[in-house]
Amino acid sequence: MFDNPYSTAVLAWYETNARELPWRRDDATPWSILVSEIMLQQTPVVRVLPAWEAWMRRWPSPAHLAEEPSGEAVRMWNRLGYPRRALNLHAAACAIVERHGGEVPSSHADLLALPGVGAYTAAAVASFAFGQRHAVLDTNVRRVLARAHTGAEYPPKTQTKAEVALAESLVPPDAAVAARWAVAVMELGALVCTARSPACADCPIAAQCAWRLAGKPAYEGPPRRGQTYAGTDRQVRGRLLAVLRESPAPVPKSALDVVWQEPVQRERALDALVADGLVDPLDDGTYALPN
DNA sequence: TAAGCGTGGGT
DNA sequence: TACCCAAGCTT
Repeated sequence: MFDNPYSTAVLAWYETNARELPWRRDDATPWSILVSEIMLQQTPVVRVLPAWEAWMRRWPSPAHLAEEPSGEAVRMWNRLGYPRRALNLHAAACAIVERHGGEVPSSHADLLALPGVGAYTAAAVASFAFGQRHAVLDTNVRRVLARAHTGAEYPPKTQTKAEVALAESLVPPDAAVAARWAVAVMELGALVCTARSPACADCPIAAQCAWRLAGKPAYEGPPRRGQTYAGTDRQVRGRLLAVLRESPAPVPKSALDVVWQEPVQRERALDALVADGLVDPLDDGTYALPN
């Protein structure tokens, strides 16, 4: 039987506290919402906002993007990070044109089949763009449910079946309400139930929060992260791709060699970029963004 | 399943 | 200063 002890309070809170984001406006299209979701994967809202505006101005529909070289998407991506997302978005646009007549599909299964669209993004687009009933489980929701329902400060490192089952059990029966719940609980996690210093005083469900009621016990478990960036292949890849983004024409190898001293790591990073389709090695020995 | 994949701002 | 974290996906 459906029982969500938080939904009424969270929905009411959202009514007066939701941010006005452009992809939430009434004139947002499924395409503009899909673009926002891809951009927001591991990237903060404040950095996505200007990139999304520029992207939507240039490519207001999948067909507009699909007729351009994929390298233009990578260039336009600029410094948002994880540039394979730009490649995925271009490939998704092509697939939407070829398989769906240029219209972003509405079914979860069709969305999931698009490049760069996983379980979260498919559910988010189906919910936000098409008003469907899905469990939308992102990092914000996982944290809210861990605290409010499970009593832990942080969710497990990797998503568990128990989390999915819990999230599904909380989805309101009515589709329109479910879609509202999805965006509302995400927003609560983004604005109030934050990772670092949650604003429990402003939380509409503080009275029912298992973690707070337990006295906010500290997180117990393995170290949550540790990924350093300096000196990694990721940093080298970033520098190599930055050279290509900023050059309107193909560049000689020498222009890439200057970004990293150590040749073994540099070549490994470049080879990986080529393998990923982010860099195109031309016949004359120069390098460019892909076509 | 866990590791790899960018970048920049906050603490 | 060094982390930590941000609407994940892929292999």
